[in-house]
Amino acid sequence: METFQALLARKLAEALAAADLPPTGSVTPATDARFGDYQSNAALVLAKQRGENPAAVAEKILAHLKVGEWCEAPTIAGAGFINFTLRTEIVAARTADLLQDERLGVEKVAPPKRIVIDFGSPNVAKPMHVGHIRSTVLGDALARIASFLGHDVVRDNHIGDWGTQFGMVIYGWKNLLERAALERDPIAELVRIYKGANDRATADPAVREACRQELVKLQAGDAENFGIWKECVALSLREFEAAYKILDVHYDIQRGESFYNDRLADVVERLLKSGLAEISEGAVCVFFRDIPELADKPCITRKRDGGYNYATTDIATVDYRIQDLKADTVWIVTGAPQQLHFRQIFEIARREGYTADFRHITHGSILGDDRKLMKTRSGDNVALRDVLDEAVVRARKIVDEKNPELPDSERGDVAKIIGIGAVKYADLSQYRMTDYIFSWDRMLSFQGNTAPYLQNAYVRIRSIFRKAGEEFVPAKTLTLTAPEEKNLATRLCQFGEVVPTVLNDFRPNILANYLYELANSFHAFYEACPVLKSEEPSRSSRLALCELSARVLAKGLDLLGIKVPEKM
RNA sequence: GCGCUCAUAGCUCAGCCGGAUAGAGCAUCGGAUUUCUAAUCCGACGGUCGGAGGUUCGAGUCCUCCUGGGCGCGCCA
Repeated sequence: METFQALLARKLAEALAAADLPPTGSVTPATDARFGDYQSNAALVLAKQRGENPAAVAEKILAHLKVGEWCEAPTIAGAGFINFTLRTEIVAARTADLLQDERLGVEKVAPPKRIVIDFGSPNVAKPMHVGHIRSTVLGDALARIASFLGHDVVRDNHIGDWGTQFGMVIYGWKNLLERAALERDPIAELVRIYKGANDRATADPAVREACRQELVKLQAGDAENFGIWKECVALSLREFEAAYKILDVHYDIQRGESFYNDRLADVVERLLKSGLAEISEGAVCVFFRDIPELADKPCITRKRDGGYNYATTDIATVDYRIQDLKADTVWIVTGAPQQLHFRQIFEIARREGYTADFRHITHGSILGDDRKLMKTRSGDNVALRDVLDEAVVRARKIVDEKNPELPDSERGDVAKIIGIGAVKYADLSQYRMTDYIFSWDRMLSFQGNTAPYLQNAYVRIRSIFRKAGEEFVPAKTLTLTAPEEKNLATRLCQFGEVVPTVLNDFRPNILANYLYELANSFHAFYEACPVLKSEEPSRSSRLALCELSARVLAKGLDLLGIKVPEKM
């Protein structure tokens, strides 16, 4: 189903061709209701190119513009904008069509791409903390959206399951482990023995050496150490799964760093052989002498001691994703600090001849009230589990207070949907690069751009249908009389325009903002237009608007990984 | 030192490819409810878009410089 925006852009292009003008300019939603529904700057752009009067160019375009079927007569305004106002009957007809459309007006992309999305990437033997929310939630939302648009998406959890920290963990396991504690709370115990080993190593060089030896043994394939490592990984995976279940996040594959271990030597040999890498101060390095910003920042792919580091792993990961997974494009969702690293990795990939589209999708941090990285009072990372638990507890309190009639059995589920939704939405509704300040009160508020506000719009609609009782048969034709009705209907028609734009710059907040405006339009409609008590044909028409609003809200939130309750 | 990134209302944030008089929410003040969830809606107040130049018919958006914050820069990941 062609969106109004696409249709008007096509009509504009036809008019330009007919007027013997080059195809240019764009059609965008109007910046203000005064200007109608859509606007085009084509005349301005052309006037600039040709040194002509914008208004005159606009007149010329208008003379060839054939949109009478769809719009009121286009007008020229301001510096030379062409304004389009959709005919109400057209909006009504499209709204009715959307009710028959499972995709709610969102067209699939052609051709689809195979996209490997790398997000989340927690570390083994460490607890997941607030810092993991952004990458996980953002990556999941992008995966959902790309998938819905028809792309072939592979969600890959690049788990940090290999590295020097295992020297400490294994030493701690052998010398400090308490089995009972491990069974009670595995990750807490792993953290405890890691810290214990680290403290000892700091104080005693002999322990530091012992830790190093444990690491060497692990890397050499020592059976005992390998067994301990495997158990740590298994314990951590169980912990991750629990978090993913609560967050409703799913992965297609989990290729941890260790997956690439046996490919690292070949990677380095290949880089040396091709001349991309050279030996410098005993280490194998790739230099970027022709790129000014990177000229003094080499990438080390093998340390002087023969060990490999994460750059090597990531180069091997590129190989795997392109050659084995056949990715057309790879999206890596991590915090901004890793920008330099991935710039280097992508540059190496390019030099090796890979033509795939590599994107490093960065995001900012979650801050506390003090505008510094969110930490506990004692300075530790805030555990993800604690955040999620508290979200549900707080949501439960609100539900208890606001809706005491709700059966006790339902409140727990509703609290989960609201609490987890609030945490996710707080993240996704903001531009991903912004460092944002974590605030329970704001994210759980029913006012403003929050998950509960959107969920409430959906719940109000469900309430209407429960009260209506009868089975809903969508109206074949809608009658949009009140301005709130047309406004709501027009917005509903824009869902298909908004969803694809999210991927232009990987900004789920564009979708979030749209949903917020949609919910706001719905609430305004709800206030102004009684549904069940109105006369036909308004009644069926308004029920249809309600139904479509509910579907778009639910689908839009689903694309963000957020659920909606039936009551709240 | 080099690089990345951010700076918009008292506070928290939008503002994708440059477009018309820069928008929300909170807070403050004022309205709306015999009515489908008032968990809402409508309105008022509030801005040298960090600063200075530049490109452009047009700059919060692009370029240069400066200031301030965050982060990163050969053997951690």
